[in-house]
Amino acid sequence: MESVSDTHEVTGSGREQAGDTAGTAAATGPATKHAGGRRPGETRTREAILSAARVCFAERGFDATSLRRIAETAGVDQSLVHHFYGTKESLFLQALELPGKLEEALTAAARGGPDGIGERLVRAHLSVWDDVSSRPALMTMVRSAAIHRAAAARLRETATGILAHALSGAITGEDAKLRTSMVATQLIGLAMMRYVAHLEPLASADTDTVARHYGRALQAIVAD
Amino acid sequence: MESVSDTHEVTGSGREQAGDTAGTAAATGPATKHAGGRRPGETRTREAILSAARVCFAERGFDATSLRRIAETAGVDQSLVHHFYGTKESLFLQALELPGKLEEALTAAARGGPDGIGERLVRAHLSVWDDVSSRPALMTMVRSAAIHRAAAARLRETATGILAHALSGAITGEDAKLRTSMVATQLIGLAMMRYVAHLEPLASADTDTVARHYGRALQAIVAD
DNA sequence: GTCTATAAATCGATAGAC
DNA sequence: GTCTATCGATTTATAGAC
Repeated sequence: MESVSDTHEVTGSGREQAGDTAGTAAATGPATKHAGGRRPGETRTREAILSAARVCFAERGFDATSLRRIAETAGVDQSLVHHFYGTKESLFLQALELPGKLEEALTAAARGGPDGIGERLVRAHLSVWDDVSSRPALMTMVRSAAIHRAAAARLRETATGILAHALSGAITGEDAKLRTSMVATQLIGLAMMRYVAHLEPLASADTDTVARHYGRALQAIVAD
Repeated sequence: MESVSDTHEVTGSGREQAGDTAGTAAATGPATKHAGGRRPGETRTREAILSAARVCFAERGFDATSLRRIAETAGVDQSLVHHFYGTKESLFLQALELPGKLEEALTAAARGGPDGIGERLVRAHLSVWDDVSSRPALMTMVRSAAIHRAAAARLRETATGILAHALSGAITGEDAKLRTSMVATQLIGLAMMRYVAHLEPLASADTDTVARHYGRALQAIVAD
């Protein structure tokens, strides 16, 4: 209870991926004949649970999200959550898996020379966060990183891994690693305050304005 | 369970403030005579509980902290927590109360003209976080802000209130409020990654190095 | 003020029928 | 694969003795 629920911002993403399976528990009727290959129902239900888990964890964090709630969101029975994913911890770890979009976007933004790289990085980061298909996993990671060990570790890996790779050409020098971690700090801090804490007027400012101003801050560290 | 426990960083603060009361539940023996004024035991126990609550909430967040654990840390009975503070939520809200040091430090740092104000702000912020007497409340706020409504609201109030006041003279122009919220974002993001997520090498870098580099990023936004 | 005892609800996880 | 039923543990909160 008393969680930071953002009613509209993750709307649909889970249910949409779940498809029809979300509505009825038994989506696979006896009418479906099949000869070998994918067995009916299995994949849909499994994915529906994972999508629902991402949405629930993103909204309320690890502790406040019950498996019963995830099952209800997915439209399946609670025991199926255990059947497919074992423990709550195991399900959470899979819910933390990030779509590749973040790495793609940041790597692409890092190309193109040092001029304006700060603004490009901010713009790329915001575009991934504004994508409803990738937001739940990102939100889950950032929200839970403050409390949950595995989420914090995943956040560190993401920050150092993705950004170190993307900025390997742009940031050089003896303190390259330190400055890279500072760039990661700025991007994660931005997402935290804009999308999680909803700090105004930052949260409501349009993408261009944020990228222009905040990009100058990143630029100051990249081109030190 | 599975919380991000930082075994050494909040050590003592709670118990030290609790004093002798922490060791024995009944610190007030019948030996203490008194005529009017403060009744024995009451204040000590009350403060011991609040200090213990700050430490526990800072370590594990709201959900994962049980009232039993707080009582145990304070060395008192669990029912006393309810007796003094009512609900868990009420105790949490009081644990979120920040010491005035943050506002003092940031306001002082904002004085002295625009030159080097970014570095001074970072240095002031880090000095308050490195102070063991003020860290538990700050940690509680930042850690819980990701999940807990009231903590997020408190974080917003702190960010806009303290920084808007401190930077009222330094940041001018039409988008002053937006840039002020961006400075707040940078400082909170820095604390989050350095003290909560322990992102390396940022977490282990010495204060001067962080202030010098990261200060340039704040400077880019203050002096836009 | 302090303690014991317990109510009432919710949680993760399991067993077993179909 | 899916469901019902439930165990055992833990939680917040309260009631009442001293």
